[in-house]
Amino acid sequence: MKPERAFRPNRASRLHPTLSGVERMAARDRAYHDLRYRILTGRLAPGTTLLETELAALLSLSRTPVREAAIKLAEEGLVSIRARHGITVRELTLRDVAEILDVFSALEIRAVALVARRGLARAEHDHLAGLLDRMEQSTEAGDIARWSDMDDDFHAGMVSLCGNPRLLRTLGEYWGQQYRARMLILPLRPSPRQSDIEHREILAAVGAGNEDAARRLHQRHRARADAQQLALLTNRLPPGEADET
Amino acid sequence: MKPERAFRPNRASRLHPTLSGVERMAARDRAYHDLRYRILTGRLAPGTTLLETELAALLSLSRTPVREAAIKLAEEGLVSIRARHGITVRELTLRDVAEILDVFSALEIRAVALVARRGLARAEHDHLAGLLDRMEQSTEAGDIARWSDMDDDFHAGMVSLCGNPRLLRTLGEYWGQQYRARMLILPLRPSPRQSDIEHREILAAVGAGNEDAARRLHQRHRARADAQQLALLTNRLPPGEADET
DNA sequence: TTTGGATATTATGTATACATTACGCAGCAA
DNA sequence: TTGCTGCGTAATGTATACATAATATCCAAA
Repeated sequence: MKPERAFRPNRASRLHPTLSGVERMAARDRAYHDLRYRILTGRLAPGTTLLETELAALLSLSRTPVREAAIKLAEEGLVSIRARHGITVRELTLRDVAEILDVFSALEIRAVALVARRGLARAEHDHLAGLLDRMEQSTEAGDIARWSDMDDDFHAGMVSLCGNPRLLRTLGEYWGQQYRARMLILPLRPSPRQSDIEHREILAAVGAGNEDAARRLHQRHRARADAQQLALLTNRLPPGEADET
Repeated sequence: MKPERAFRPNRASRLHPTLSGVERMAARDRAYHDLRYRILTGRLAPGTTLLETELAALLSLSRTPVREAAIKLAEEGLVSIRARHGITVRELTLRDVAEILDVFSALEIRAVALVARRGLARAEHDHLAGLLDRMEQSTEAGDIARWSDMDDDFHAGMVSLCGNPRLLRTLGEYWGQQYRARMLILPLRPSPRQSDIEHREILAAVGAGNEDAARRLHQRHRARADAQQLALLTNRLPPGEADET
């Protein structure tokens, strides 16, 4: 696939790169981003099953690029390919979300620690601090949707400074996997005052170059936020079976 | 690709699944495992560039499955695909290894913490303890190659119990990426007494179900071992340029 | 001799053709 | 009615054909 930037600057382009720039794109990439976008936004509902041929017709392409896109989506866990049964949009189970958050948080904590080690430039710090200002305003105003968007930008903006492209790439993959769950609980979320406080603490530790504090604070933040998210999802998602290892 | 097990029980099958069982495999998977094996073991040297057509001829397949395999290898970072210039086996730079180890260790630490939370069955504990016994014997005997193999088995065996298939999958990907560097320093390694000690401590903490201790101990272990590995690789690998973010 | 431009070559990206194989259904028997 | 066997169908996996686009070379001119 194209050597695309791992974690793009704003949420819209993380969701669908083509929506920002109207550059010419290879068919395979178009297929990939198109399908991913439709899945993440629910335009292709979980459980939907399509054959390669049907997908190709849907996107006005031949099977080859569609197939390659489907393989990539399957590797990312967004669809499952069952030979001769078509390509099915995966439904997230509670267990899936727990698994995803486990990986995602481990990576994000490491990324934040790296940023702390590396240190923040003035402009970087100001940008992040500005986001926090606006998030606190949104909290006051009770605008949870706006807050959530900026929360996403804050996390993405922070980790994007870690200087490890591979880490960013993998993080981006898991971001896609948890996106639908995140959207699902958006209207259910209580006031994010506690998150606002923790974000300030994290930014302070990172800004001070205190790697160990940043790691501990972010770990606490994620543990709390992830537990809350899972709690909100309980009984709103199928549980998912335990696997036998 | 096939729904293969993320982190296989022994090193040989992690390196090349087909070497163990002689099951019939799809052409795409054959191509993938074949190429990956050749790259990891150096049979395809870094810098080697081949065209899709040449790879297809090499493996007696058509371009389609070879191409899909190459795309997957590129996503894993083992090769780079430059349009019209062929598929090049990537050379690891010091920077690459540092990036890889950063991600790998973050994931492994999380996995070990999960195992501690979950607890060890008697048989699992005994298996891992048995490995440590034999590793210590190898240390005494100065058989570093044998020690290294079992070290790998110990780490893989430990994380395979974490109960998170996604984590294992991603871990396996990064394992492949760092494999060549690991082999490179094998003959240079000093006596791994310190690792032996730390392994015992980690296993004890995990066995006791002490998640926090396990996390801390494993973090310390990886930090030390990774730093040592990087030190041994300095001046033996090209540095790699800093990226501008 | 060097530079610029045009053309030819060729590798990839995409489309399509073909072969294989697994699944479901029908029909028969218990 | 239920279960088993065999065959037909159709979706995938693989091969190949074709179009596109980029590079390199060659020739000419300065």
